[in-house]
Amino acid sequence: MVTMRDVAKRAGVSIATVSFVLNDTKPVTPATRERIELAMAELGFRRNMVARALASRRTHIIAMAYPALDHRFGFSAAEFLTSAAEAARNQDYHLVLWPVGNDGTELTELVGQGLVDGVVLMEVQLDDPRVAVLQGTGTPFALIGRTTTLESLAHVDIDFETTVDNAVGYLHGLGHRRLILVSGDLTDPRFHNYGPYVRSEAAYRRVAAEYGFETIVLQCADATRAGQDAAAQLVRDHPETTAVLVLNEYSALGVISGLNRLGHSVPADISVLALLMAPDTAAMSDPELSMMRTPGPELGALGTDALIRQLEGAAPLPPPHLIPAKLHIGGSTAPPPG
Amino acid sequence: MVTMRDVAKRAGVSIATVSFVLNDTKPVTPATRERIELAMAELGFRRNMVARALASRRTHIIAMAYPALDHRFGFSAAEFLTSAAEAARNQDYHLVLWPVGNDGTELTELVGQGLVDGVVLMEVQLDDPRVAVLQGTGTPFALIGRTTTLESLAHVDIDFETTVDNAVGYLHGLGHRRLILVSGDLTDPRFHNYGPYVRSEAAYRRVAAEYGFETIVLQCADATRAGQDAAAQLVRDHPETTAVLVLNEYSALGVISGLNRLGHSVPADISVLALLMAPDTAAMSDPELSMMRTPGPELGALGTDALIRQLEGAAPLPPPHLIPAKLHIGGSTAPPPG
DNA sequence: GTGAAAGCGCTAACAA
DNA sequence: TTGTTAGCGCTTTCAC
Repeated sequence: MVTMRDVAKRAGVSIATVSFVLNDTKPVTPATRERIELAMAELGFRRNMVARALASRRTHIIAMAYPALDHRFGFSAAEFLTSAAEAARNQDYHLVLWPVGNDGTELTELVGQGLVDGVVLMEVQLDDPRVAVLQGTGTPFALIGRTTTLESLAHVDIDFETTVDNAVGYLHGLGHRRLILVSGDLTDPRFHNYGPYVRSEAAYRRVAAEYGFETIVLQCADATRAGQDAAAQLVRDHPETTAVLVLNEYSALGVISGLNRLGHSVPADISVLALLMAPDTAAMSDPELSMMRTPGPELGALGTDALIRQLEGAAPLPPPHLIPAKLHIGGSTAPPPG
Repeated sequence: MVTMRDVAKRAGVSIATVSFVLNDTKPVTPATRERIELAMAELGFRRNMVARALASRRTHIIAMAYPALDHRFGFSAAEFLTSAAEAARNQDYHLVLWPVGNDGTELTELVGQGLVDGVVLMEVQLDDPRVAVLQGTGTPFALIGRTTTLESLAHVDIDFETTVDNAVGYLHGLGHRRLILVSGDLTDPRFHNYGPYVRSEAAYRRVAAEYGFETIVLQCADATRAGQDAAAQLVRDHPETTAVLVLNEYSALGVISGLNRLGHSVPADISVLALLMAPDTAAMSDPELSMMRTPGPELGALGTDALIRQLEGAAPLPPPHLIPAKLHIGGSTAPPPG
């Protein structure tokens, strides 16, 4: 293994000077800098991150803690991860997906071991216990999502208000007046107080009231089968509906196939609009779903930036911290029949 | 921060003794061990993994290097990851998903920094450049998948021969005689020499010949849209087909919806069997797909074990290293019409 | 069975 | 601008 000592010797300088050019922490004459860089290149030097971490007390590793047991890691999550990793890499950090349980104990363990400088938390619940864990241990973290009391917590999230506004506005513009929201299942303990469910449902109730629509909300687990059941219920109990907003990705697939199966043609008879969805998921349905596209790439990058700013003692991330999902018109929406 | 020194002082022993009980590397009197453990508990000691890594030259971190740019990280990959992480945790290792490009340069960087003890490689190509990188740097690694020359490389993989055997056998048992394989798209440079495509297609040709079936193979990208196109082509060019085997997960969804759209009822008119699939994906189609279930959980755990055995200098993983996908009968297969 | 002490490779005062 | 040096918290010989 080539160490800084080897580089220093070859360049005829002290090990400290090598450290200075490596970290750019002190001014160094262009000439010596060049000699050092040459020596590093010739020797194929790669700085040992473990030693650096021990000495500087910064590992430059960020963990994206994903509650893999309770939340399925699908395409949306993959988008968050990829963009977050890229944002981290651009700032000399490693971002890794660290599979942890949701109970917070594994998280405690992880941060206690000093392996990570900070944590990006996904799938946050309004009263998420993991937040308390991280605060308790003094670990820097950023949220993708929000707790109820978000004062002073670094966070980014979807702008549910604007998203729902635009979604309903779009359907209204097409001529729809009888809508229904297929929301998430808040009775499921894993999603108890899950932010996106609570916030988008609240937003929908507000917006529907503003438009003077009757407010109908079904709860539905995030599964294709559950979506099919919701479709059946919808057809049975609310046959006058002309457009459906679906919150969960996989429910949305089920709503489409459920409607198809019941002989309701989408979008001719009824429109379906996904409220939060990744393009890969939308492409799986037939017809391809119209969607409010989850701003995963933006949020992953912003969340990471917010955390790194903390780590570096920089100014907090400037607004906006809330990013709306943008409308992508697919094949599942059209004007109402008649 | 509570260090071993603190624990040692409180227990009235030397720091070395603390290390011995922590790592179980030397015999220690039950009495002193107990004193030490008590002290650790009282102080809330957590050993600093970074210091341990520097001193022992082992980070106890395993990277699952996933080529996120070229291969989409879907439900199957998530299964591998989750089971691998669990297997690692059971043996005092951390397994993390480390997003890297596929060109091998990022991988070189990663292992050069000494942050990981070893690498689990997924989505291996028959002539994968990353293998050379890891061999060049002397990094221990295990493959989930196989290169062409797998001598001496630690690996686990799907048993494509058995999988295809059983898949075709099942369809044959239902009475099907006119099959078609919708394979992957080997002309796509990202999947050039991608093991699963090559091996399952070869297996299929062998098995079809054994049954005396005409061998028809379509190539199809791993996307729902492409699967729909394949369905159209199939209906047009091979209308006598009564059963379709589909290799790619997302193609399979498209084949189903494509057939539905063309007025061919699945499974009444034609059966569809997914050759490699995760349950979550199968549940997304209507009808729910019959599948050969990818042994993701088994392979993730086995691959991790194989690597850890190397790291610990233990005996290599005993066979079997090839695990077949198991048949799960869903709603997309039935006897042929007539 | 336990302790003393020399590192692991690097960072960051402090000196020069 | 550059060098000296004391750690970072732990592992691991080598004595006792």
